[in-house]
Amino acid sequence: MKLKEEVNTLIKKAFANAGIEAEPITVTDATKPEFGDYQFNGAMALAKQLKQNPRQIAQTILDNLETGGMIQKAEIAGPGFINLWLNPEWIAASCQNAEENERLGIGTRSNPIKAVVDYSGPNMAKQMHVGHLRSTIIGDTLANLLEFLGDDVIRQNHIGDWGTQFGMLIAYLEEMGEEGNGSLKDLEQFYKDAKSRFDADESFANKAREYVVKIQSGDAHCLTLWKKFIDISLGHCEEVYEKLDVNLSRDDVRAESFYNETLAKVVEDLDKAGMLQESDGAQCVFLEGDEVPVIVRKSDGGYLYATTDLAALYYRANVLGAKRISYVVDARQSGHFKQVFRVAKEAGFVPEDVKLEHVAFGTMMDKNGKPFKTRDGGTVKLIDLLDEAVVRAKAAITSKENYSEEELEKIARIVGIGAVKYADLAINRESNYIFDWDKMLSFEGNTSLYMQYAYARIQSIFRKYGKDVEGEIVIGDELEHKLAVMLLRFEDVLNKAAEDAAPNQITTYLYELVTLFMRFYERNPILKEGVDEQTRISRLMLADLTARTIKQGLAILGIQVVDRL
RNA sequence: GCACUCGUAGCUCAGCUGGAUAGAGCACCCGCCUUCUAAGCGGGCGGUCUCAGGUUCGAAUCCUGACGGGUGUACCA
Repeated sequence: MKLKEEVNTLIKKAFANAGIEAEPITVTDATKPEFGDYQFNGAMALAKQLKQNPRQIAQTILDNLETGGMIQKAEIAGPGFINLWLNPEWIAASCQNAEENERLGIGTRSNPIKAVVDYSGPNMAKQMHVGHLRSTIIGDTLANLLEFLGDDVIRQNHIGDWGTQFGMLIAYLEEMGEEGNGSLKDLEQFYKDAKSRFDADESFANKAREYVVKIQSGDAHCLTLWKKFIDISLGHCEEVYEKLDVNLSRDDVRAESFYNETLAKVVEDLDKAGMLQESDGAQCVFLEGDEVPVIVRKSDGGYLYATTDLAALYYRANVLGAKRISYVVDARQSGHFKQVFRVAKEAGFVPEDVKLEHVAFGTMMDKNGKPFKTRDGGTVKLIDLLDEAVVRAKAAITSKENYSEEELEKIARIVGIGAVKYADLAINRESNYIFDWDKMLSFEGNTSLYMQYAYARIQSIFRKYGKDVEGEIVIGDELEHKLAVMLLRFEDVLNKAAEDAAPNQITTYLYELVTLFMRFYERNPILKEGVDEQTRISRLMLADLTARTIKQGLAILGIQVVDRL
């Protein structure tokens, strides 16, 4: 339910009834329990405009407020705040409705759009490393989120499969023959071996250069080798996606090479639009106010990634028909995207009404605040990091319960991978973040384990209860009131998170929800003796709604839950 | 040099479409298990929100400047 919107509607009506012309500012969540559930702070702002005392304006708004069963109490406080308390019966009915609804009462957009989310984007010449983690999971979350809200989401994995390095790699692959398949298991090593071969042997180097040209001109033999190489490399990525539980498949791949044929046209169209200038032999677009131009064709005739990105933008806006195109890419490329977006709009490659956004994120750091590396300074392979997460998770949970080996493996995987993802998603994506195993796999604070633990506890209650729950939700005390309102806020949070492309808004919400639930759980017994049936049923239903909200929230983050922990 | 970005408790971070006494977790101290999972809950300690101005009835939040960290800055992606 769009709770805030419903409250806002009442305020808007009050404005209309009172004959106040201004558009009211939106209500905000109450900052303190004693201020109710929502507060409206717009009276103060209007005071000057209307030349009236703010409290008087607040009173006028109150006099015209139709509470409609939704608001129980509205009070003026301080200089002119209006504090609003939701009616417990209305809350109960709304929760009841959510509980009986598959989607927890959350609607799908009335105006869904096509949304392209570009994320992950690994380089085929190398193994995926920790640097790819954030793009992959933030992008996946954004895609899941928009999809859940009803948009038509098109996932795009813009893999790097084109460029001079592939000449060297396929020449080496050819030389290795059958053996090559095996040595490709470690792409990092394969790349190094190929490179040293390239540096040591002039004839090999020449062949490598020749192969670059041959791939680009469509030579069948070289293309076969290249395809084989890409296929194996992509297989490595899929292994990572599988472990990470990310919704990316081969169908989502639109590689750099996919745009190869259209690059010349991009330059041509820019020329036609009169935006092209030659500078030092390169074809450039000079944007007003920018020091550096966007180079779309090198002096040697080659194209650059700005050209590919322009081609991709054209394809996404015009062929795919996207109205929102989100690039989940490292913050260091913000300058690049700012320029490319401008060029695309000015050249008319992308219609004015299409929203282009760079969903930028910071760098992953180690405990000392330095970029995250292995002990010898190399990059940390993503697959190794994920495997370690599972091993650590296993060690952390083994001591608690007697699981079967199979169960242990399954839970460790869900818990370990979930911890890695959650720790990343819980941070405001713009800032750099410190990677810390101990913190990540702790059960305390804002971690995935805390949510999963709460979920498991609720499942445990239902196992003990053993019957179907049917009845009515009744809001008993202040804690249940807070919990219920929090549950109803879920849709607002998802919508805001989608608008801002900010997964951490979801984690913050889940953490607050679970904290409230834990308090509720401590204080309001459910199955214990002395709880009357009506109260028990109501509390069970609130617990169930909480569990389902946790499950849904985590699912959007790409994290699973377990029934027992 | 120029541009972007960040600076909140000892540490890791929320809060930033301006609102009432700035919030969590960790760490440290004190309480709570014979009944729903104590991987939990309650309480305490801890802040001139980097600094200086400005706008405003009201600023951690907006603007300007300084200082400090990070990043980018024409033929790599």
